[in-house]
Amino acid sequence: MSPIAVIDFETTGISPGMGDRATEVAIVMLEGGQVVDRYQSLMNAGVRVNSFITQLTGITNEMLQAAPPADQVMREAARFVGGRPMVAHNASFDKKFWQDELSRCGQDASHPFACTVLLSRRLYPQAPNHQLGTLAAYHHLPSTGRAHRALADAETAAYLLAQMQHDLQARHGCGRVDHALLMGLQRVSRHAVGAFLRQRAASPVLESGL
DNA sequence: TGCCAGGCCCTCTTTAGGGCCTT
Repeated sequence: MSPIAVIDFETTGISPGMGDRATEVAIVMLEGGQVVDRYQSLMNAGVRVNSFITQLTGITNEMLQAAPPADQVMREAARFVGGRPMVAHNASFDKKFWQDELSRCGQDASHPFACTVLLSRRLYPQAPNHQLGTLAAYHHLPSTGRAHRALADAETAAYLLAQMQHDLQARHGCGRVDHALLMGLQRVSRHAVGAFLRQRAASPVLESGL
């Protein structure tokens, strides 16, 4: 199965449109249910983090001052991802920062994003909630380190995605759980999930996205 | 002057409102 790039950003806030910038990025490659490669770096975008962000993430202004420039890090990140499809937990958030940071250094950011929050809402409606930490505990995912650091959260999201791929195959009979299937699943309404999965299980040709 | 994300989803809905999820 083709690799999928699972990404997580730490940032100064929630909106690049309001001037927020990325402070750390991590990307893990998931292939065949296994993490096969990793990229992680703090980045110096010339901005400061407030005490709330430092308390949440453990990332300090001293750490950012010593970090490589943001444009250098983002070029490396883009090279690492290449043309692979991407996944993030609450992808609308990470996609905004991916596009904003890459546009600042003239890089293409047209990668398709699948979202583990949308997928979790469809596959695990019985979960207490769909926060990353809650889902990690709910599925007994491997411990990855401090939450709210980019690499730990990206690895947790990757393990969550691997769990989803496993469940789609084992419980729903989907043969090949590729990125195209994930994009299709997250687009259907909650009420249409069962019909969508039955159709995919019965039509393996469609699963390749062809 | 005051306010300031935004896409998704549910419901006491659809000419709307509010919660979730990310930092």
